[in-house]
Amino acid sequence: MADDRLSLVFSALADPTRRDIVARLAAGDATVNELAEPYEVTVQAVSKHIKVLEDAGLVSRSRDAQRRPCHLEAEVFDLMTKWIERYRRKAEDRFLRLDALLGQMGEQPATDTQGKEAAS
Amino acid sequence: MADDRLSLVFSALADPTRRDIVARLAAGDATVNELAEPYEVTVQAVSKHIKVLEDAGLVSRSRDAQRRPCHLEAEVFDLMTKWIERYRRKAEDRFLRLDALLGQMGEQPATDTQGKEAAS
DNA sequence: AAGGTATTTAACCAAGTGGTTGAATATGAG
DNA sequence: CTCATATTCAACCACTTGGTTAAATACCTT
Repeated sequence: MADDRLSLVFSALADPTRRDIVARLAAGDATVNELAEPYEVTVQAVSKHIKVLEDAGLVSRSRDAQRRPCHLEAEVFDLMTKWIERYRRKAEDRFLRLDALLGQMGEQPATDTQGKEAAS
Repeated sequence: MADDRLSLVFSALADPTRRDIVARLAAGDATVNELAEPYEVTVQAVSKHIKVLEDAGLVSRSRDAQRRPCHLEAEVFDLMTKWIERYRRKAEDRFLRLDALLGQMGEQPATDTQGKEAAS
């Protein structure tokens, strides 16, 4: 239902096992078997996890004999960071403007404009 | 299955409708009905989406008569950014070291070390 | 008290997910 | 060719998810 890139990336990272795999790949490339070793689940399950990461563009793979080494694609992180920063900045700007507004109002009567800003 | 905070946050943002809601809340607080208006789904469905965002700590709510205004909690973004930056930095450092290594090797015979760096 | 608006809860359904086991494929080693 | 290793595919299962409709709750207005 959500097959756009950002959805795939967030969805992929919503699973702690997959985040752990990403964390380990950040330290260096690894094969499916190597990645599967620390977990109690079957290697097939880990293979599926890797496929999810691959579909999201977080991981790429090469061929080394029977092995399929996994490599972390760092650029995809930029996609997330960009999205996150965009709205965080908006929210913070709004917060700062509100803050300034409250500062202004401190020097005035301040009547019916309460209740909404009290939340922050 | 994944009830830690980061999983909840990533999972919440994996849905495009919920990301859209976050985007709109970044511009200002809004009620459930206001948020539901642009979509074709029922207001109950949107109410569920908001609950997911709330459980993830991305949204907080207050009370205004019958209304329950939603407010974007920007701090949670830091949690994500921290996680992302941590592993992106690791991956980039590793990439830079590889780059330096390849630079060194450029002054030497350079035999079987090709094919891996071509991807970047 | 009665009615209207805003929101949530409950029960249900189709589709998706993470796991399993068992069989298939791909490649290197004898 | 045969065997072992590495990985994937297929079928299945329990559970979750995003949606629905119908009913309940919360609060204001008259």
